[in-house]
Amino acid sequence: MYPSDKMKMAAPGCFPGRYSPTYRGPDQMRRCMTNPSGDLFSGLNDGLLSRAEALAAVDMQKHQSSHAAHQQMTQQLKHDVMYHHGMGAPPQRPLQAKNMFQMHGMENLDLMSDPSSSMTTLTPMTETPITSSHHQLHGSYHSMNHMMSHHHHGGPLSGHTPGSHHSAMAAAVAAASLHPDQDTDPRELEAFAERFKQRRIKLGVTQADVGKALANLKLPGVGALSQSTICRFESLTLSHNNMIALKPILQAWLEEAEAQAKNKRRDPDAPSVLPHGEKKRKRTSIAAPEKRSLEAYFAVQPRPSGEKIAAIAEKLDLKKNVVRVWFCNQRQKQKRMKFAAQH
DNA sequence: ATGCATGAGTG
DNA sequence: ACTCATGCATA
Repeated sequence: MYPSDKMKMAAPGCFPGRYSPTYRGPDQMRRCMTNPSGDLFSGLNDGLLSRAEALAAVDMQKHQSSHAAHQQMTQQLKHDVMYHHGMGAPPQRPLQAKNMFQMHGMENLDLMSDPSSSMTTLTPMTETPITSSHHQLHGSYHSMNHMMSHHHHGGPLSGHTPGSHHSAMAAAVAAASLHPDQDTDPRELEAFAERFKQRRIKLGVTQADVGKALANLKLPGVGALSQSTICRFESLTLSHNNMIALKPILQAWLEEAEAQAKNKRRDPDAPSVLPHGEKKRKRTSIAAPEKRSLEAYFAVQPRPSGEKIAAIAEKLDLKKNVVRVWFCNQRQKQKRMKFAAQH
């Protein structure tokens, strides 16, 4: 069972029954139905591959994702040794839905005790213009608004909040998870994401700012997030579960930020010690032709066996690991809200 | 905004 | 080995 499965089913007080059946994914199902004889893929020889590739390549120009595969192969990939790289910042991944309320200690880069400072020391605003209309939020949002409206200064991004406040916010976050229907509804998520983005921009805060500011909220188990994740939340390019898990947190931040925005204040101080350079990771780039081939393969078999991956890798002259990861990422991509939830 | 990558957790 | 949540690097 995967972590998220636990959350879906057990949801120990966190997100009771908020798992939408529609999202009950293809692969979870797939995993149940084994493919004894094997494989529509073991016979994937060069000829077949080429044909599939050609066909899929053509087909691909019409519509992106194809759901050609329904079965899973016997897994036989060997463990590949991934290359590592020295990173400057400590890895943070505390927001897995399952342990959101279980973790405690958090590292937090406190370079955002003041809004003004943060704005001058961090990434400049590079947001695209807001487009759509306002959406209305109900329920948990209002109740939380009430709970948190009595707040103080420190700037939208500040984390200097008294303990009593924290519990209030924690309660708010918890309360927000009390309305599964509403929080699980893709439409509600979409509406919130849109509203979140608009109000964030109105506050003059970048996606990166929000990510770092989250650590300052000091909610149990909630650390900082990257610009990437905030961006993905706003654009609904996260899994349904991920969206649901992040919503209450971002909602809490938004309320806090807006509350503090009201009691305007000024504060000049602001150190910003940005990290020093370690060896930077180099990003592999798969050329267009190879990418097209991969997509073609994927259309035929989204879950190729280790051997198939090796074969594909060799044919395309790519590292096996690169191919494997590509397929993993492609599968994840299929599950993103935008494509998974049809609305 | 998004592509390729890592690591934790699971089986 | 896989899924899932996330992130660095980059287009």
